[in-house]
Amino acid sequence: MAADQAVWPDDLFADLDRTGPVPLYFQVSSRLEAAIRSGDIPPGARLENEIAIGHRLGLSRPTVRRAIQEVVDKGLLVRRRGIGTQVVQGQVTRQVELTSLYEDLQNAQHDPATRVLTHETRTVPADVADQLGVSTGSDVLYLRRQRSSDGVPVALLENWLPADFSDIPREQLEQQGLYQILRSRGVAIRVAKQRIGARREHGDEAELLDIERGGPLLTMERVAYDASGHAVEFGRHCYRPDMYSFETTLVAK
Amino acid sequence: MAADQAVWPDDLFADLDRTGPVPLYFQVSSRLEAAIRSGDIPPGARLENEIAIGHRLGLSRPTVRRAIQEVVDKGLLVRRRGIGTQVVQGQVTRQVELTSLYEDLQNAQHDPATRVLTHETRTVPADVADQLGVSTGSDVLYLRRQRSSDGVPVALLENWLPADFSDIPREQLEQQGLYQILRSRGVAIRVAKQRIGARREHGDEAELLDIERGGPLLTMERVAYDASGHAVEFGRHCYRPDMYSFETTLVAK
DNA sequence: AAGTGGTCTAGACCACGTT
DNA sequence: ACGTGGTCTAGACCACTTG
Repeated sequence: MAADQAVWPDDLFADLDRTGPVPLYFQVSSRLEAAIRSGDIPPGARLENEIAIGHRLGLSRPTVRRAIQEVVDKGLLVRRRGIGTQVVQGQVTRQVELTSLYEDLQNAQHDPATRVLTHETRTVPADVADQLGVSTGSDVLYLRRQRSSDGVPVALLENWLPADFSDIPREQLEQQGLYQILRSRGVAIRVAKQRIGARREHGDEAELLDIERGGPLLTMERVAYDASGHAVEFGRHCYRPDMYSFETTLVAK
Repeated sequence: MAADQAVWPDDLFADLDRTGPVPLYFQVSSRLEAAIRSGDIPPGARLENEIAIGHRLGLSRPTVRRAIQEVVDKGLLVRRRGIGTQVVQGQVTRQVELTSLYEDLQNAQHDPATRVLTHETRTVPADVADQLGVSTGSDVLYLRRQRSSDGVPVALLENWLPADFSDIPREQLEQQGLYQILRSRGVAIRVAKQRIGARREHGDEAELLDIERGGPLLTMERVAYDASGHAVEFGRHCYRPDMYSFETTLVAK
């Protein structure tokens, strides 16, 4: 039974910072995740039981449980009652997260660039007013941007924001992702609802994305909400399907 | 301050079943979710604080927290330290869940139908062997199905499964979703990794989906894992983009 | 029978945002 | 100063799986 024995690289989990602001469960879960992604804890390996781990780390069982649960929710671990906790088989991939495309590309170590095609205040279209929860006929900021990665156009981004954001300068939009800009203004996105689909290219999209006329596009519509639950942004994006796709890990509750 | 006063329709949360197998946190969270989706607790409404709710329901604070957290994770509630818990603004939509398309369509109260185009044992293709984690050259069950909703073709589904499942009868595949069949055989899908993209139609897809030749398709590739972390199924699906799209709610952690 | 995760309790202290 | 959620503890009992 040595092969599937419980595994726990203990030097990795020796020094917990009890004074700093980082929660203990988070310290444990992030190191655990790193150990799995790096292969230090291999696919199929069994973890020790929760109480033993807690004893080893000097933590209570609820804290250990929470740390493990975080990693389970990312799809890297599987729990079974009466059995134990195991690393999933198969290569690990990254989670779809609540970030903008710009940050996605940055994280993937590409060189993102943005060209602002349109930046103006407009009367809100009826369908957008509905999504944003603003009254019909009010003014909103309309953006249309072309996003490239390593010099290749990847996406066309249309966004509508409440008029409070009309002072976002065009130059900043060329340098940063929209969500980065919003965060720097103290607006944190907490919830977003998005719909992913496909359609045929039309208008000037083929030219701007450097694809064949009438070719397929991957599309995404998104409404983003801040911490108070108010809609902050509505976006209607389209992506070159040979350059971008959406990855998700789903976990049964 | 009467307008945004804390709200809690107390008759909805009076009778908790402490004897049955349904966890208390789940009883509370599911009623809470229903109350929000139905509008009984309106958008923007503030909940009582956790201790008060616990006292009202005769529950400890961790149990109440867990119930609320479930609803937060679905994107229906937003928590702010020092402030409280509020219902998000904006209309609520359903979550992308770990179900098959067949069940999605059933839930949406359509009439799904399946035509099995291919049902045979094949040598596994190299790329699929990689995804499924089976050795190259081994046999797998290959399925190709056409899925319709209310008589209109919606999707073409290609699936590869380990040879243990070769005895799944063709007739059952016409009547049930694949995940339903797997569940009835004691295989529960716990984790799935999927990639959503788009491409141009090719081959016989235009005919089978009743779309224009060369038109756009929404695509999804998925590897599904069971409770022990082993890959159970690899799927490569394509959807008529005018009939299907993927909705997701993202919540910042 | 033994071991595992799943649930639940009744407290505690802290960080944060408002008043 | 006060009230909120965020974290953490140290137990308890139960359900499920395996030997």
